[in-house]
Amino acid sequence: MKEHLEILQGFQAETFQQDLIGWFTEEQRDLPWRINKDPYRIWVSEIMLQQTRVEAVKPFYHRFMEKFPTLEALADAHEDEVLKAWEGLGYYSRARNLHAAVKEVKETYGGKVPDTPGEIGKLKGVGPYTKGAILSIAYGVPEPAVDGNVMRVFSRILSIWDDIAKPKTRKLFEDIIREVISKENPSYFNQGLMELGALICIPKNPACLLCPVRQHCRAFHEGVQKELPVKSKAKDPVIVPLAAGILRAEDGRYVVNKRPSSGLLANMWEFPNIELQEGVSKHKQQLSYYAKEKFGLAVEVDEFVGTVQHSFTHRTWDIFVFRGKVKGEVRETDSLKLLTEEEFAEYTFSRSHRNIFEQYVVQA
DNA sequence: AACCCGTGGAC
DNA sequence: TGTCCAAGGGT
Repeated sequence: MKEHLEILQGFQAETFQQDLIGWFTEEQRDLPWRINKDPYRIWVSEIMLQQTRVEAVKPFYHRFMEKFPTLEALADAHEDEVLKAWEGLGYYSRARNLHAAVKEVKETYGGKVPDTPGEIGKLKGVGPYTKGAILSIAYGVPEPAVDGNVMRVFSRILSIWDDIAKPKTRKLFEDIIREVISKENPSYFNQGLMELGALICIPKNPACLLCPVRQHCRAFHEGVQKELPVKSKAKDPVIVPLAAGILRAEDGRYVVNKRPSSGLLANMWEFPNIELQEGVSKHKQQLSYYAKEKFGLAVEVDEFVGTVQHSFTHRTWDIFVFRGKVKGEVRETDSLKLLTEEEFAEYTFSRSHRNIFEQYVVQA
């Protein structure tokens, strides 16, 4: 046994597996991606569930599977359609990567999701966690699927005090899971760990008295379950002030532009906006100047109508919203459109700009 | 390794 | 109200 796995001395892997799998068999939630083992359905669910709660995923998953019931259907769809189905779910590169990977599977693997770590791990958007999840759940391959739940649960089970925010720590847990995973039922083993982390072994105030594996848990026996896992704090988000314009052409339609194809909210539509320079308060002039420079629009900015705040994990937008008029004709391009109010439904906006629309266009 | 990439719910 | 954070991956 490798030296860093000495922590497994005395750990009763077989009875742990039985207790965990027995519990999961009885107590697992009915979830829409558990109705069968279709690798495509499992795959879509795993991508949607990345950093996203089950309850948030459910409605998106239903709509997505109705629109793209098979791998073939998704592969044949246009990217705009896929992105639209993802609107509001966040982390939009997941949708683009999934779409590209599904096309790859259709072309290279004849539409069958690969069942080997080497092949499936090469697909866009499929990292070490998702690889193990699909292999174990859809194909019964005993690969680790180490997510935040698994690290939290096993930090407590084995009383491991490594910082789970460090990339290196995930590798340690992968090595551990490789040693203790059930070879007979890796699907229920992996899912059981995640389900336990979601329902019982939760971050704060874990329900140890309901836990099916508490007799295996060192943190519980030592009374330190609330101290684990160790997780270093993320940086504070930066506050970014923006001025955004609800700009109407002479025919009454609204100006929207498409964001760049990389970076934050890539390819999403938005109201024209500019990052305000620190210490400068002439928001109207900055917005007007920007519209002229960036889009060649002669804009007359009228009234300030309010603010919209939107927080990401790593930054916060303070958006100052203005109304304005565009003088003269507007040349539409691939990244600059004039929309009627009805046409907003067909375009993909991030939550923040969809909020501006709902708040200051629809209700106005 | 460290940083970027969304959103909404729980407390 | 602020804080944390959820079935991570790409670069």
